[in-house]
Amino acid sequence: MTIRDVAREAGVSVATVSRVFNDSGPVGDETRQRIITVATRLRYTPDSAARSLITRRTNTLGVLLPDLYGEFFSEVIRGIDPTAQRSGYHILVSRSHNDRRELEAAMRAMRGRVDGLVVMSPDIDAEALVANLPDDCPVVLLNCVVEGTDFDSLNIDNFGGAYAMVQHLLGRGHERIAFIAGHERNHDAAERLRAYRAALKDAGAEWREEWERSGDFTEASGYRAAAEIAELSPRPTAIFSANDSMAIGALSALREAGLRVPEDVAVAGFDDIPIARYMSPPLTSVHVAISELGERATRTLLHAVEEKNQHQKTQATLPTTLVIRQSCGGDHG
Amino acid sequence: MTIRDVAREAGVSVATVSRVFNDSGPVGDETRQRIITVATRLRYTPDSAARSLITRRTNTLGVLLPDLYGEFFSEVIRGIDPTAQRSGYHILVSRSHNDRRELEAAMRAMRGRVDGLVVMSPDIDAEALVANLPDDCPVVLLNCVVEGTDFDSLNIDNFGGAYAMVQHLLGRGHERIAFIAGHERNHDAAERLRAYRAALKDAGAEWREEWERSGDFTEASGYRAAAEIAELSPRPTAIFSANDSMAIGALSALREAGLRVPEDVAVAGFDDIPIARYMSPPLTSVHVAISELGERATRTLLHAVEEKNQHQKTQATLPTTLVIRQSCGGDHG
DNA sequence: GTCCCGACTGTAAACGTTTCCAGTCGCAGC
DNA sequence: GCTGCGACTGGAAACGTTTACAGTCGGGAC
Repeated sequence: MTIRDVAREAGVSVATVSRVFNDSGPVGDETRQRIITVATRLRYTPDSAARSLITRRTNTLGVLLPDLYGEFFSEVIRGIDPTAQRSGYHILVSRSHNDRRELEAAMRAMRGRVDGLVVMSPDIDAEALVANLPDDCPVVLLNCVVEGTDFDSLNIDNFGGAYAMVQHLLGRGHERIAFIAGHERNHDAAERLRAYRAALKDAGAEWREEWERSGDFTEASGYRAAAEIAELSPRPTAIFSANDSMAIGALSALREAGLRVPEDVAVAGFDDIPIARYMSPPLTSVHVAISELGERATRTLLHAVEEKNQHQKTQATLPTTLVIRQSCGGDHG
Repeated sequence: MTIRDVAREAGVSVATVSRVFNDSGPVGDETRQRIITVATRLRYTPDSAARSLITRRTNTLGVLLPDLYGEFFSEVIRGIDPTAQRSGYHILVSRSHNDRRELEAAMRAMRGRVDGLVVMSPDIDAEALVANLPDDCPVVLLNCVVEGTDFDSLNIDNFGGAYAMVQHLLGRGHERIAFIAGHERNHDAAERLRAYRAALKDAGAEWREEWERSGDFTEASGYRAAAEIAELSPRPTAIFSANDSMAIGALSALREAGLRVPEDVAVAGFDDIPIARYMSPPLTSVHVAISELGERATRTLLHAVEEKNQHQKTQATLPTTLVIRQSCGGDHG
């Protein structure tokens, strides 16, 4: 079923059929009706490859994500997909790029298949990668280290959120606060660590190297780190984890070590994933509107596509809020 | 940068350049070298639209998923994406189709953009939907009600898993086992409920309508259901939830009701999402290899594409296993 | 020397659209 | 009645590939 079949069957030219399907140019009412009837009868669908070939548009957005854990991935997509769909765009997803080479290959592969790209790459210097792209390809950088104003970018307020959380813990009287960090290569993780140190220093609170443990954002690594922290003496009275997954692992480790949360040790996480409030005890966390992150990135990208990338680039930071629950003494304690 | 530019620059015909890029037909060694050099210098990438137009292949797989909760979505994609990538395929993801109309629209939109489709639709009669598709379009049905052998399909052993779990609980001496169900329209949920009833009946155990509560697979609904169950008298001594998210909600509700798990009430879930083992107490569950589900579906689909859908269709069921942890008395008690 | 074959290369026709340009037609204004 | 204009329609070029077909050329078999 090509446009030609429809045209022949309806007794018109292909141009007219095309005009009907694209609402471009005038078409007589009864001609339009006839074409629509014929087209539905024949189950005609325009061939998107042919269409892209000539219009130079694919109506597809590329989404490049790292190998995210748990609900984060899910939530980002939940923000992106409906937004894209509403504007008639599809999304081409590519996941799990651990090193630079993989990410570059993925970008190359997407080239020409998409009208724009959302790239999330907290581990890798995305700006340099993007430089390899044809400069008429719109890109939105998500959670990337980005300098200058050449690209649209969207970040979480990692520093502000973590700083506020440490302040909160200090305010509750905790004097020995441990920290479970993420990979040092990861930008988000690094910022949260930086804020932890800064908050302690600014408050004149004690800092010890042994209170900083490194994980990799998985529950398992949080479990290990907390198990180690529980052995320290004097034992820290609070553990702040760079993300919720590790905090959840930490809760599990503390319970097994026979320590009560929050009485013996307070715990706080970062991200406020949906499941956090259902932990035992409910997890205090730094709330991030993850799906909103995806949604805003998509909006920005759609705008860039619309403007053929000739628009004013923007750099935005998504605010975070503290969500105090029982794992750090919380509202009930 | 079109193939013509490369051809001109290298002093050959477009056919030869095409042959080099597709490894089709013989090309002289030094000619090949020259073409590759020129192409990289010019940063030439074949236009995928033009290529699809003539080859009738897109090298893209469509993935249609319902609005999945929590980690399930993430895990399915984790199985699909790398498998597709390894075979040189991209994936076009579309999410959140709650009713039949939306799903149909999504399918139509993907038509012509993909070489095959993975459709997961436990709520909707997918087989009927698929009938609307051109019959040369390969489809793999995931977790769908499917009769006959006209389609490739892959299912979880919902009945077997749930049956085994109820048996296990009975074996531990529980005589009043409550069940938190999912939507009755959802095929997975319905099967698990059916198994719960069958297992009780086969064992000659007591069944009461008030022990069956319905949820919607979210933590919040599990929370509500468990809160109600906790009020019953006599109180059930075990709660089996149709998925882990609801079980986690249930744990939270029981804790708030002042009940101990597993001493007062045992809890079991279904899916064994990665986070289950980190609950307090660690959650007993029916393990499902979610990412393997995605991976196998993809393999099947790739095979179908290879065979132009002229292959023998297969219907497979993925086995489940019991994972006994402390929330139901578990290995430690 | 002729013939044939295989290796290599080029020409040009498709693929299914969109869109520029030109054409037809009816009608209002003069 | 002629002109001009607007609404509608059609013809055909273009988009960037792949691929069937045909052509060239060198060398081995006879």
